[in-house]
Amino acid sequence: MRAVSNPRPLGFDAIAEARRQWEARDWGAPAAMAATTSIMRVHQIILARAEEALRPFDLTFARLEALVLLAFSRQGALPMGKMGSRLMLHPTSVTNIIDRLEKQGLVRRVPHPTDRRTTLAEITDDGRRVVDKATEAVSATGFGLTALADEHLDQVTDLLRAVRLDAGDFPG
Amino acid sequence: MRAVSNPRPLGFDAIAEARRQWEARDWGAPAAMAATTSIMRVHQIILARAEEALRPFDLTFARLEALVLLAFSRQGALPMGKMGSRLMLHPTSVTNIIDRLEKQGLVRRVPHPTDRRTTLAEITDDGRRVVDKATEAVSATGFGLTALADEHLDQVTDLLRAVRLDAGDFPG
DNA sequence: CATATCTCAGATATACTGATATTT
DNA sequence: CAAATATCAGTATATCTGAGATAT
Repeated sequence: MRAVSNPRPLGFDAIAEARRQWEARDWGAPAAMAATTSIMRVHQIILARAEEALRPFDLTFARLEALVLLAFSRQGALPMGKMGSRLMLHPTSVTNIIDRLEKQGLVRRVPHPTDRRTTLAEITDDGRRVVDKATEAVSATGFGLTALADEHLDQVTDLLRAVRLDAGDFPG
Repeated sequence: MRAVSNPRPLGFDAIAEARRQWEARDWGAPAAMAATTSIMRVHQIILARAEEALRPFDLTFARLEALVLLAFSRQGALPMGKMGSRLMLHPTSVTNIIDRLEKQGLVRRVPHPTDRRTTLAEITDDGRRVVDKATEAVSATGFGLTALADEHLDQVTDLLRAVRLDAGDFPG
């Protein structure tokens, strides 16, 4: 999914206004609704900034995430299924993303040494060069979050960790 | 599987781990990276929960948002362009969403009374019935955010308001 | 003529379902 | 045979670009 840019400010806080109407109709969970809408919108803002910074590299955010995961792995290679579970991607999406990265020469498919069902995706030297420059470009934008000091960014991360924990992302 | 020299806990906080590696590589803005990844993941969790609750209504979250916006409007109708700026949607996405809602009989297109360039999308009686039941169904899931008390949900909303403000969503 | 509003055609990105071949 | 892994075909949603028709 791509994000859209906002040509003009709205003139008021649409989320605060929606919350007022939501409460007036007694639709339930207004605080969760407001938080949800805020997360949706900030997600859109971050993606728009990041994808803009990534355009010169012909990378999407999803493909960069896959590349970063491989760069962080000990061997520079991971089973595609494992990439899917780490990145919360559907198996067919992993196939698709690796297809694309392989065509770009940033990744190559390698047979698993012992399990012949499994295919490893391995980052290439070119991939390592690109991931360095691309992450630098995205970091330079501050992920669209420069309005928040590190202390506040950490508060966001800490608060949302409880949601991820509850969803079963990892055992506490 | 090979014998592992560096056993990792089966489940661990992948975001905390990514942050450690990000810092080790000096890639910059680690707090923003961690917050970004957290927001991306929670966005995914919320969407999955909501769309599951909406499946019986044959609605996506995007279509429900459009329907809610119309239900909240004073006349039950809005120019499509205005819907796009409120919902941060591309004009062609608005066309697409209204097409679908119109086929479902939840919305109808009506000409603008004075500006003949403009088309209004108007919620139907059926649309009002559906939006009530669908929002109830989504509210009942707590938007996947039941791990957070209202106080913490409001903290998230407040923190993210600064990001939206900075992105020009509304004048402070 | 310049601008605004909506629509359409074509392309891309991602996800999902269901089916399949191979291997364990 | 049952389960796991990756892939493929087809479909759906949402986005973008670029173009065009109509109206202000």
